[in-house]
Amino acid sequence: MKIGELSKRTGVSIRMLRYYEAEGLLKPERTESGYRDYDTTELRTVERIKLLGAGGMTLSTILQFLACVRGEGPIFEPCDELRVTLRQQIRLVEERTEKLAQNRQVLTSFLAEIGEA
Amino acid sequence: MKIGELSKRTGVSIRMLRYYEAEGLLKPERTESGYRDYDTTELRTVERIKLLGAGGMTLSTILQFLACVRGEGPIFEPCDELRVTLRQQIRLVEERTEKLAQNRQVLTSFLAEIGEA
DNA sequence: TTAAGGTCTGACAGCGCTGTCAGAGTCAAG
DNA sequence: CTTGACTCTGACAGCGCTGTCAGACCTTAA
Repeated sequence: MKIGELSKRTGVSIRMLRYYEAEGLLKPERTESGYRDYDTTELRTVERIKLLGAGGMTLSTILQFLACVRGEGPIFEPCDELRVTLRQQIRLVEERTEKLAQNRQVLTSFLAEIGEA
Repeated sequence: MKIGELSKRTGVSIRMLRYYEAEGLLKPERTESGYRDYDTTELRTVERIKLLGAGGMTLSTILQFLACVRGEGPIFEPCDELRVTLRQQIRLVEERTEKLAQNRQVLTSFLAEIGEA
């Protein structure tokens, strides 16, 4: 399928689909005239990228275990690399959460200090 | 005092002090030769900016109620604007926290799915 | 054949800082 | 006076996307 269709089917903008490619996450075939021609399996790859992205992962992070993401199986192949990355990512998210908690603390202190009014 | 001293005293890099000025947060005097000359009260202003920044606020957000921040009093003058902004900022932080919680959820689900191993 | 709509590449912009580098003037101590 | 430390301005870079625009080609249906 062409990029427009993939975009509509996945909800990912054409711009981003091309960006995924630039980042090495997708490698669609090309028609004689140069149009990107996506295999239907890429549909799932894109969905997975979306999901991982929803987990706050960077495309370059996702790229690290792309092999797992591109797996043909119904679910990712067992992939230690993926497990490691997932745990790191969870740590990262937890750190950010902690920082936000601190931010909140600072802000509420301020608010209390000047009088809730 | 000159910028180097203010930087050492506050721990804010020279680069950032100049940036604060560019953003309208500081307006130091200038010596004849063009050197920035900070009043000692700016010391406190910078500290407050640091603190608000630690709350996750953007400099442009801080700028909105700069008058309160620059106040001479031992603590901010009563300032409705500030209260409003603080509440908005707290909301923003909470939203980000929620999003991170979702991120974490997505990631842990993935991890469980491929087997904790 | 023509026109509309899809696609291509490449590049600029913006978010909010933050470091760094260049080229030049200034200041203070020896 | 010389030298080293400090300051000045302006600009480029990077993070990680994401939109948009330009100029040009392709495709498809009327």
